[in-house]
Amino acid sequence: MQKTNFTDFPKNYDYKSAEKKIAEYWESNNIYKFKNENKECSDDNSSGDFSHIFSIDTPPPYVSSAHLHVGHAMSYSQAEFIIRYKRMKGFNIFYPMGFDDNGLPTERYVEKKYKINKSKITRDEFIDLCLKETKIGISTYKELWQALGISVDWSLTYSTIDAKCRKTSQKSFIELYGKKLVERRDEPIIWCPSCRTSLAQADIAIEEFDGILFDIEFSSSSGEKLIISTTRPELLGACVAIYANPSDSRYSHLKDELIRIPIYEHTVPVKFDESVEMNYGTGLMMVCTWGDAEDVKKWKEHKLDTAIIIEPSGRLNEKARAYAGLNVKDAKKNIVEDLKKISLIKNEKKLRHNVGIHDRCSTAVEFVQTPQWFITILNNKAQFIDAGSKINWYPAFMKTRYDEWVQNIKWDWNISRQRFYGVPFPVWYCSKCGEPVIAEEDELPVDPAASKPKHVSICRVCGNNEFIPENDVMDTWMTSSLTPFINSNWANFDFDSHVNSSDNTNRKNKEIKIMPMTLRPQAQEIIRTWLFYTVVKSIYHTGDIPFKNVMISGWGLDKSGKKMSKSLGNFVAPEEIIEKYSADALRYWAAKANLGQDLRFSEEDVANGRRLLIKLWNAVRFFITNINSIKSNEDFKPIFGTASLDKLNSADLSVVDGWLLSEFQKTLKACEEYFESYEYSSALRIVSDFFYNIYCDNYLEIVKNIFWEEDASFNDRKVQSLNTMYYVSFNMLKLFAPFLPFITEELYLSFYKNFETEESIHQCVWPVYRHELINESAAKDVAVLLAVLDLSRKLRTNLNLHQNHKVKKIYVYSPDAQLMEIVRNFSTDIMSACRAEDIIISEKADFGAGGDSKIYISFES
RNA sequence: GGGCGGAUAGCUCAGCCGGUUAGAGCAUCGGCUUUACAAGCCGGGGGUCGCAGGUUCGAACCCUGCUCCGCCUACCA
Repeated sequence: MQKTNFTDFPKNYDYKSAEKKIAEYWESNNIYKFKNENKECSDDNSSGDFSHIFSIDTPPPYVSSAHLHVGHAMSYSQAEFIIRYKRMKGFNIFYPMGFDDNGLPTERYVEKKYKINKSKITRDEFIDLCLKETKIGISTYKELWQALGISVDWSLTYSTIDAKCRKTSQKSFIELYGKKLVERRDEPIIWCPSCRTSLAQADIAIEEFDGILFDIEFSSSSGEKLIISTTRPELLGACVAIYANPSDSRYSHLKDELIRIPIYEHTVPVKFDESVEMNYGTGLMMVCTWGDAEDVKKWKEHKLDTAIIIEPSGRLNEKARAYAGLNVKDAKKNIVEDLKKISLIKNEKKLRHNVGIHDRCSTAVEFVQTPQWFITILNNKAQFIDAGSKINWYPAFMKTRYDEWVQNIKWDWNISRQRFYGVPFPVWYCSKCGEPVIAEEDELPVDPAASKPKHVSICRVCGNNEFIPENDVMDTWMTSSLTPFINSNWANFDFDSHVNSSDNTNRKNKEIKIMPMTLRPQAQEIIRTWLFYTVVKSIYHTGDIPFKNVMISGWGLDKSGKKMSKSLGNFVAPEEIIEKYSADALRYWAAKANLGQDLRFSEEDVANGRRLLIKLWNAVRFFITNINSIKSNEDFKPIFGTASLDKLNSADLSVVDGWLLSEFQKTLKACEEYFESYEYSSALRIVSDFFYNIYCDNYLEIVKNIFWEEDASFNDRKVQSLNTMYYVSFNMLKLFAPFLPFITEELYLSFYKNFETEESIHQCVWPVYRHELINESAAKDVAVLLAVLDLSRKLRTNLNLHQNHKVKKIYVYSPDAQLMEIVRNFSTDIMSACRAEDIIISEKADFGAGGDSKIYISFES
């Protein structure tokens, strides 16, 4: 089906209709489908190739798409550049999209959107709203990613609330319980008074606040006045000890004394600990039930009394007496006033101090004590650090963040959340003695609130036959930390009994052998959560790392350099940019920053992307429409198609063609090296430079006038050039394809596919570097031609001649005989490039680049 | 407090395992429209490479210290 009449090739690239059409083409032709070994091969000729799998542990974004902006488009595009490259390198790509919809982010989003909170609505109603928003979110995401050209296999989609994920998550819990890596403990935990749930350390951000350090007068049992500094006078009622440094001679005599607490009048012991800074305040420190992590630490180490004064609601309880019922802030205000009345506040000092806040709602967290499930972390830090160093980090410096985080963790991972929308614990408790009953794998996924234990009918401890469900849900990271397990169907989820998707072609009940996965792309702010927790799970379940490579993207910034965020309002909507400039142009912008670097949004850069598209279109159109410039010569047949062009040899071509092939090889090699090291930005730059400077500005300029020549004697030269252009333009489009998937596909489908076999340029094989095409002598010679061309352009500017004005004669001269020889050999090219009807070697040429010019030209018009 | 990243033309950035007059795009100025592209082409101007030292024949690049910006991390109550 070799078709050669391309004169009607469209003059303009209509990206709006083309991108839509192509996205549909990809979808309906399964271009990005993972070739699963279990799949019947009837729908295409692909068989499963498990030796070359490149699997991606895609970040499951939380599903409320209301926060999406071009920064997200940026980071997903950046990962996708690498993925498209790997696909063309021949890898069988496993690229799923997941949605992390269970958990607090979605709950908070629903609370805000419907102006409700979890105490004003039933659990079921709440979950229904969350599921509804989840559904909307997924479809919005999908629409945007498809418009952006993100090449995921949508049949691999999962949602962290679906049955498969619930089963995976619960199986993980059960297995860790069996390995004694998860246990229930009743101890102080970090608590968000606003979300009314316990949290893990990773959910806490530390923020600087302006506070006041109060110097409060206490008295010892022997009547001595003692000044103690604290930022939290509202916790006086919860004070359980006073601490001093053991080597602080000022206080050693207090060893056996009791200290009387102002207002509350109870007494507490004096304790000594190295950690107390003698120079801070008066060197005395008040320890309460639990004002901060330090209090918890001392409480644990020194087995202090417990005097809980803050309730989960964030209000003080009856222990606070006059301040009962007040929230922390009001209680502080009132107690300070009261202390002032009795003159016990001796000094106030403004203080910048760090307070832990819940990173989902910015509320200052407190400590409360209730039973929670914990995954052991602290005992195995060394293993996690070790795992981190077995992963390849791109960029490498991001690993520091992981190491520092792991080293600094202070708490085991609390996975209990007193919320509604999440994966339930597969756990019941004996209604009499509280002994937990853990579900078994064959009853998963299970909702303990809706069913009874399958394998246990009487409590093994007390013989009771009644069980109550665990009402907490698991931390959302408990599930998202399992993405490699979800992707590989580690839980052997049976899709046949849970049909919840119209497309199950890739969903087999068997486990897929893709662990450790090849690549984890993600954002830097979730190193301590998603990345760390995934490592934890993988080490615990498999003893191995969860993925071999991780790439960490930077942030999308607004024009002024601030991190873009929907809630701050400084965002740009990707849909609008795509509409205005095309998805390829947006992706072009996303490729401007190398991995890990922040990138400012710049509409100008997106516009530059669109310029590149237009120029690409026209450059290729020039080639295509000139195929017909070859006149009726019967024996002439241009050779097209990768198979035949691989034999292309510079010996059969003009020097200029040979030079172009040579330059392309260099570009290809560099481009490939950049891709291999995840430096996609440099990869795009080098291809663009080649396209603009070498292909358009020089090669096409030299060659284009040859195509106006009607004389049949130019046929050979035209054929050489056409073949060269086929090879170079097609392969160049392949290098552009990871960045600009739409226009490269459109050009492929409308032209190259006539001579090629693949359904899509994205399935075409990446160009193979051919060292034998490197031609340094052509490069040296063409440099002379380019010098003449450069002079011609400058001279035209000097003479106010337009670049296409045809001159009668061009005179060229050089005192260097070798140069003149090269000039003679290039006379056709010089005439073409310089728009001259004739070329004369003559000393009449007097225009040089100045200084030590070796070559001169002049015109005669 | 500790650490990481960045500071190069008006703007956004490349160059940084030392080596001829430091590059690109945008912006700016001048010129150019019949024959791929005016969402274009050609040409020009514009930088003592954050500051201060040091190593070297030679530093944007290596070393030391400092300043500013961003981020991560941290128990000074």
